Amino acid sequence: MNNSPLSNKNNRESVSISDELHPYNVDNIDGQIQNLLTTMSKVGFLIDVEVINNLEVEVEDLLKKLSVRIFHHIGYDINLNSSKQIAKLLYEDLELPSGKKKKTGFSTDEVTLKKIKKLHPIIPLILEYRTVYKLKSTYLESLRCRIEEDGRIHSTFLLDVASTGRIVSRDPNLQNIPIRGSWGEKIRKAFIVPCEKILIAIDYSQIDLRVLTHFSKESKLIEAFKQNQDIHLSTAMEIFNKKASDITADERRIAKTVNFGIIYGISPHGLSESLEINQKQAAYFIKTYLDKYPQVKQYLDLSRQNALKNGYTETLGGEKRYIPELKSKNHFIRSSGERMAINYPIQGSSAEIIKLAMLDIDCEFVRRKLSSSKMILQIHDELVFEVENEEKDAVIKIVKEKMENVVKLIIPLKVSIKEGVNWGEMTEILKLEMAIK
DNA sequence: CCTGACTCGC
DNA sequence: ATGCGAGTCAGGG
Repeated sequence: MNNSPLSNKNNRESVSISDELHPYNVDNIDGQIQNLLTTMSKVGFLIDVEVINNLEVEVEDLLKKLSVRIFHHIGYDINLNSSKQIAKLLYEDLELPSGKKKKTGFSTDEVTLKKIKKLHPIIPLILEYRTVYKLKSTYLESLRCRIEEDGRIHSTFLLDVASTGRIVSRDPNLQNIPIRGSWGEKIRKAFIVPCEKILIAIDYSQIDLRVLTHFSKESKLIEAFKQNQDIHLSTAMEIFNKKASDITADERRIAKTVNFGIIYGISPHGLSESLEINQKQAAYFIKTYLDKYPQVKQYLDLSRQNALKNGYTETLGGEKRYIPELKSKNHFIRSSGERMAINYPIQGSSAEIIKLAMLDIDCEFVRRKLSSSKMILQIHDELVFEVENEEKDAVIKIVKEKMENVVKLIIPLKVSIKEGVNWGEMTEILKLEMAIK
């Protein structure tokens, strides 16, 4: 019986160390995972090119209509892909109120334009044009050109690119395929599996907040996760001092943003921007949060202090990131360093956990000879598999077990599981019709 | 060829 | 002036 949270007896050679600070062994994770990433790249993701082609026609048509309507409104043509020309149109020719200034002129980004959306009918049209053009250029044309002779897209997965230890996908990037809105579903329907196979996607539920809970030992968060509560709702109940049934959708949304903000080391200004509220209110939300979760406050303070003292922060597995910015005399650079000091242990530990789970799963697939099922994609807190129908139950059981038990935190890790015949129509598997362990 | 602006993901 | 990434385009060199 191996007491170590990382009880891999197969081909992980490293010795498990288990102490308070480094509760699991992470010796050379990246070296061990390299082969797996190369295999994932070679396997690739099967694409239904017809779905892409049909969408391209639809999108082409829509872009044409949108540009005609915009040009008809203003009486002349411009390049709608040029933010410089959009700025001239909106802020000079139409004399609309301009927001924040960038290096090269006034901003025309989505947040800015949404604020003046009602002042002129072309603004929603411009926003829609941008969305659809992005889809066409990045996710239709470009992706179609990258389909290889086997009908698949083969992304490259890299370590040693992200400073937090995350895996990076590029050429093409399959970690940022749209998921929200109707376009997200439409594009993801093009990502398919061969007949007799099924797509399985498993993602960690709230892994960053669970890691924060582990580090901070915050009793309220421990309780919430042990009881498997809706964590944003639970935060909303604390911040607004209300019972669950009285929390509105808007209050939950605010709590969700605060939760993310804590992990990113957000300031009242940053929170006010993203919630579109004033800074005083934003500061109040942050203060209330930290009052209600005092161990989180203590952890964050200690995180910054130790980072300054040592010059680095570290993950659960002891991976260090040096942060020289903390000693900068420039306030902006120093604040940025403080945010890195907060964020790195959380994001970096999450990255380690899923990389360890990937290794465990890979080992178990080999051991169980599940040779027709393949891990094809990792998206930070999610793994995607192309699975033989007959192997489905076994795969789900293994992946869930490995992901949830790869390390022992002071609270459980939890995954949610989805299946589908394509990536756009995935349904959650709630009932696990599986044999007893 | 590079940088800035923008938008996509976690 | 909230963390970590990638890709596309315009515009300038």
